[in-house]
Amino acid sequence: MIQVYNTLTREKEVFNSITPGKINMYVCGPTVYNYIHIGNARSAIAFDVIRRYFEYRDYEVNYVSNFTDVDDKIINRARKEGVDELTIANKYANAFFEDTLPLNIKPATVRSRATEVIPEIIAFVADLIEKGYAYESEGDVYFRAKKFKGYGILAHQDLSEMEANAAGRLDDEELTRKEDPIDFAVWKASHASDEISWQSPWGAGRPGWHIECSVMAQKYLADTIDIHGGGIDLAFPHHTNEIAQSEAHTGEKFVNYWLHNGFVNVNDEKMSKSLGNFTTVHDMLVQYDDPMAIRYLLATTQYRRPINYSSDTLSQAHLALERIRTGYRNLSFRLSKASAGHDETVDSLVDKQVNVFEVAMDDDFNTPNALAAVFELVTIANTYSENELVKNDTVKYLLDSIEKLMSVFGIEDLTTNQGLTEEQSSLLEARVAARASHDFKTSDKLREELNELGVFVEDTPQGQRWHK
RNA sequence: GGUAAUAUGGCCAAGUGGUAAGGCAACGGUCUGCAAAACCGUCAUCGCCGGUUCGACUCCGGUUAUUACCUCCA
Repeated sequence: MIQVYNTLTREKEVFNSITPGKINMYVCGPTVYNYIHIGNARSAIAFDVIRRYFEYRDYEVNYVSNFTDVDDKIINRARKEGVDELTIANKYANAFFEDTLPLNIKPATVRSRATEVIPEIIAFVADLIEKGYAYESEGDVYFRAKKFKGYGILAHQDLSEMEANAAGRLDDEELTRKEDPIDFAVWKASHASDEISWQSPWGAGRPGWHIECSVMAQKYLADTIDIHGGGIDLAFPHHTNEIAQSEAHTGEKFVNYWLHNGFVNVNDEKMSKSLGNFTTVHDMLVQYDDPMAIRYLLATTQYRRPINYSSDTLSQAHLALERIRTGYRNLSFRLSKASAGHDETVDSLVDKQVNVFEVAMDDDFNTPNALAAVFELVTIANTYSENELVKNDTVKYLLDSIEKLMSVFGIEDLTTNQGLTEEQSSLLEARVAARASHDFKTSDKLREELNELGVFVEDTPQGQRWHK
């Protein structure tokens, strides 16, 4: 039984998918006007872990996400660089894939762009007008927020408050086009001839920000989907508006479970351009040579909690991950000479921790507790590694279990012991020979040489062990 | 102002009515030719003040601090 915290009800609820064994989830993707920042990565990783856990639990997950490839930020950036909007969008959409690859984020089942669903968006908007939920005004089309019963409940915002806030913020021109300050645009008229636009029944224009997600969720998933995710800041207005549009359009409940991830702070401050701590994944990957440590930090914090990103938290993540890798590697070393059979006592200790892991993850993806179970497995592995005699099946069972659980966090390839150069191999062999003849002076010297070549040697009762 | 969230050891971070998981760091020990790795051990009374209770970090009230959202934002 999996429980998830639903932002809509502000409670943990038992998760039941609409179709048994299958999950339809939609996660808001980035606006492709720049390299993704660490916050985008956190969101992508948080939902990647959630997806992976559902898959671990044998669900078939249909994971849809978007690229917002048309909006003001892209238009502005294109202007600034003197290129067209799609050049910008393409560049950063490609960068998204390049940056998420080393972080081992699974590709979405469907990754759609706003500009790929323009006809559907126009039809959706037309339907909203027909149903009386939206109106055209000087080429813009606005959604009548108040007409939708329950508007704002996702973010638990008070309607009159929102209205007052909105009225104070909007410029007069925009206010005159709207019937009500809290109405939001589902279609925006184009105001410049060199601006990207599509023909519509309301003239040349482009989609409003929120509409693409409503359209894609319906097109690629269903009228009612199981899970919708995104950063907590999207609860209002983005998701609030999606609910209004989608439910006005279909007459059905849009989403059963709303999941929102917490923010990433950088050096204990909110990340923002003005503070100069805007951290892109692109830069991080250049500066830091262990991308899995970045993933570890982002994946092992519970998804709703804030994360502080700093060189300190990152190096702690790296060290913690090293402990797991070392334990895994050390036990792997015993595999080749393990004897047949298995040790039931150890096997059952493993089973127990796997169960702890699952219980933790079942509880709204409590990754810190799940991780504690992995560390217990590592201790079991280390202790078992020290036995004079180890059994093949148990060694494998331990290794497989650690690997399987870590892959839920998206951390794979725990050993990086591949590819020795000829030089390295012969030095290793020479060292074995030196030790056999108790020539420690030579063996220590060889150890140092190997060290400088990036091969680290350790001596064990079972012989020389090395890693890179 | 409105709506929420958070405050646990040197750091990160679980727990949430019966005397505090896990990781990092530190210290002591074991093992080792040395080293490394590992293992064992040591290291907190949970922001503050009240209340409820046989018993509270855990519930209630108050208080302080920090943070987020309130139509750019993961």
